[in-house]
Amino acid sequence: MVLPRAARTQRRTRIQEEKEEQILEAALDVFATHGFRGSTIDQIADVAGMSKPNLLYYFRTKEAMHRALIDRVLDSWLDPLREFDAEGNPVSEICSYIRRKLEMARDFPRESRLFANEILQGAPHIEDELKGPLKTLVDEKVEVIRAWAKAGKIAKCDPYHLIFAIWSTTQHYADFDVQVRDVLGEERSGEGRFEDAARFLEQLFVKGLEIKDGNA
Amino acid sequence: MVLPRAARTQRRTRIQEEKEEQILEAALDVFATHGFRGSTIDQIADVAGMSKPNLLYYFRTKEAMHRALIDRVLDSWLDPLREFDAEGNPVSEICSYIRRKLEMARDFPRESRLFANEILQGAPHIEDELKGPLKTLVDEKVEVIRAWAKAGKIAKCDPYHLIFAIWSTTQHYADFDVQVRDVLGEERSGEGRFEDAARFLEQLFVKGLEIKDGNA
DNA sequence: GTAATGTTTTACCAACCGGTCAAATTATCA
DNA sequence: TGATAATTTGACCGGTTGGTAAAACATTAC
Repeated sequence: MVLPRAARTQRRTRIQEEKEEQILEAALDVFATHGFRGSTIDQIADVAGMSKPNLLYYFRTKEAMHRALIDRVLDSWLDPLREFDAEGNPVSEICSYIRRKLEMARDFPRESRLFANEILQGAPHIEDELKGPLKTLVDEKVEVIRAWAKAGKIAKCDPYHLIFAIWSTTQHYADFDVQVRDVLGEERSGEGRFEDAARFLEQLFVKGLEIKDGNA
Repeated sequence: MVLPRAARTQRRTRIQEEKEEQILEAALDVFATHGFRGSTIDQIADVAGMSKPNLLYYFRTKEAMHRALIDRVLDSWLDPLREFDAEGNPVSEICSYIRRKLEMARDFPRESRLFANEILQGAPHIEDELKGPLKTLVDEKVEVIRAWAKAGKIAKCDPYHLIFAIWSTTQHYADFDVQVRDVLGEERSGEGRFEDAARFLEQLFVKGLEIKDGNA
């Protein structure tokens, strides 16, 4: 039989899992740096260290590879937001969210760039995910923030734009890494920049969301 | 004579300026949505409403088109930061900077995405500009902010990361427009989102940079 | 061992890509 | 007007791209 994996009922062989892993790892590399259209199967095969037809044995099309990658990565990408806890202390919840997002920008920049590329180019492959799971999760957390503001625990603000602000400021360090490094110059471009960013962003958001003395 | 424009001493004909304009306009459209590698000359020619060889008569290569576009756009892109005035009131300077950047995100999203694509993919064509003019300008404004902080006019903070935060939060509304709209949902996705964003960001940055009572 | 299945490779294709060329067309100006 | 230069087009080229076919090779199950 010659059925590529997608058609099979069960994941049988060890070799299959290994190879698929290998391919997705390479695909992440390539898609993250060139976007979908700018990436070629040959390139991915090269990085993965296998021949193009071999790669196409595991994923029948370029789209299938991209899709598999998105599916695998999207879920873990939303984890930090899921951990955002309604019961916790608002200030420390927001701080940990910022910290977690910054850590992801530092430790998984390719994942960040994969999405950035996709969204920048109009999200042709993930619009369903944006309108579905992502929006649902955000709407839920928006209510949490809104409740905090109503209870006088943080300043009144538009929760959607608060979330956008946290996303953009943190992911910036992954997506615009080259620019950040170039602007900071060589001496300031060590890994310390993430510490500096964390310090700055925590100050910004904590003070920016503080309740002025009179209130509450 | 059959010299394409680049080789000529003076820009002669009216038609030449018109066509180059037309081409760059189309190129902005295409490069902004697909990045350099993901864009094809045919696509640009299509959008510009002319044949591929005709387009190549004005710009000899795809790179030349991209280069011309970058050169034209980069300068105006930095204008808001240039206006950042050391003599002005810090809070209102920062507010107007945010407002100007948001207006650009609203009115010139393609320009924003052009750079975003470029930087995201490692800035292969503009690294010189980043390390040169951009860094110089930023360094200059960093000194301004630092002086304000030293004079007790705003809270102490890392000026580089302040600038990054303003860039990322504002450009987010151009670069990640699809996501912003999808998350906000249809009813909140009118042009009002820029007003809301402006309100939120001004509050965030003004309060976030306020001097606590004791100081100064 | 051997037969069945799973994996990899070689050779290939049609469409597309960036770019050239020469001829045809149009604009400019004496 | 006609000559000259500027512009536009269609045909084409070599290389790349996403993807296929089939056979060679490896692995596993009996």
